[in-house]
Amino acid sequence: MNSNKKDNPVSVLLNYFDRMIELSSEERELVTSKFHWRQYKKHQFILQEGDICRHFNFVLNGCLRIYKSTESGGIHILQFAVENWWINDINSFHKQKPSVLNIDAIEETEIFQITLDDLKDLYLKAPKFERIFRILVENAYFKLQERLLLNISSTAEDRYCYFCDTYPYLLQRLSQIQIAAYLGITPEFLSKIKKKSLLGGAS
Amino acid sequence: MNSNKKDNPVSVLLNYFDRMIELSSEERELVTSKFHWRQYKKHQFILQEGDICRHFNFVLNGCLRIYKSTESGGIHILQFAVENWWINDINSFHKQKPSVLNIDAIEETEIFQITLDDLKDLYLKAPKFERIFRILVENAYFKLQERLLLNISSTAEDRYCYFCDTYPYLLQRLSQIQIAAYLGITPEFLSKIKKKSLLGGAS
DNA sequence: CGCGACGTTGATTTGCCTCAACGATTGTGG
DNA sequence: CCACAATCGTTGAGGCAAATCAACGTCGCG
Repeated sequence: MNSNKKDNPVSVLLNYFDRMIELSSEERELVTSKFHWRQYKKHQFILQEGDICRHFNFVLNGCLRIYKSTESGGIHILQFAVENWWINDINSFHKQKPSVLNIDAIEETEIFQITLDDLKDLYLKAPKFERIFRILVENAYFKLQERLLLNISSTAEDRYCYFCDTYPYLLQRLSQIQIAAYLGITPEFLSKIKKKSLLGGAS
Repeated sequence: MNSNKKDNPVSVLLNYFDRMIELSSEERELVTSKFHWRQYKKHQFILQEGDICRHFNFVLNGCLRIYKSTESGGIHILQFAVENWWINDINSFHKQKPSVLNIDAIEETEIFQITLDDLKDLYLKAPKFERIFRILVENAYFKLQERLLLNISSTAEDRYCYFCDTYPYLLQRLSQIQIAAYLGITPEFLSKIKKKSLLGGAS
């Protein structure tokens, strides 16, 4: 239909689903009609604490983060989302009640989003998506479980190394402050870790 | 069929599902045929690391735990499961590959379990269960997210207090060693925390 | 140019671990 | 039923990981 963007970006989303479970043309049509394209500028909020999370978001390009802010002015980052990642406050979204989390854009970011009503309708008209989203949440659950284990059992240095190994493509895009807030340490200490592992790594 | 146990225990499971989404009699029949009752003695393993997680488990009574053991002989507990809780290694189960986690019984425990093949068949014959299990995983994801935030942002004392508030019924059933391994601290330090909060709590 | 955000470094403090010793409780075999 | 071992919870001394606070150099940007 109105594909007057450089490329038609919905094809990215369709291909994403197709790689999980092949879609029929009706289902592709449904996705195209239910998901809406939107762009956010750097530092712009997608969700602010106290508001209800109205959308499930799929990132086309750019980078978002979801975090909780503390009384003392700090933040703790739950997740970054770059190309082909999903991000939302799952609890606020499904219960449609105020969120305690924030989502904002670290870079200029394009996303596709769907509302809860549209998602429910999608589930009804194409039950295949129940399965798709179940699998998505299962994968997210497994990742979160790994991260919790790491946080319980390892030092900050181990966690940093794991982060570097697992998300090398994020390293260059994020400031040290962001990474520290994700790892659960202070930027100062992260700086000391980096220095130490450089000394140890090179001969 | 052979319901020569005190009560027919499958009704507990049926009621559990019914409370989420009402089941038809065919669906109840399916559940009854697919889930199998089993009992484990204290200290018995349901899943041992290196093995493939073959079942999704629903606890009728008793108490299980899932944990990872460390090189140094310690363990880190991911989750306890008492009455009406689910427990399995979601990753090993769905990919049918060896697990790095252990599940064992802290008390004598009765469960219902279903294999992956039976669960897939259940999804096919009653797609409603795709939704049910999606919702289950979503809820588990949300809880895990809260716990991760707590671990990143709070002291051991705060985490202990949160645990007491959230799972008061577990406090009496678990040894301090179990609770410490869940909180990610040593039993010694937990002892010191308890002492401190007693002193602070009373006048 | 000057300001503000970012990264680094050092001194000090705090949270939690390690190790060791000691009662209390549990359980088990004689 | 008792004796013994094993496990559990407590307490203290000492050490390490990471936070806090403060100062400073760098860089991008208005």
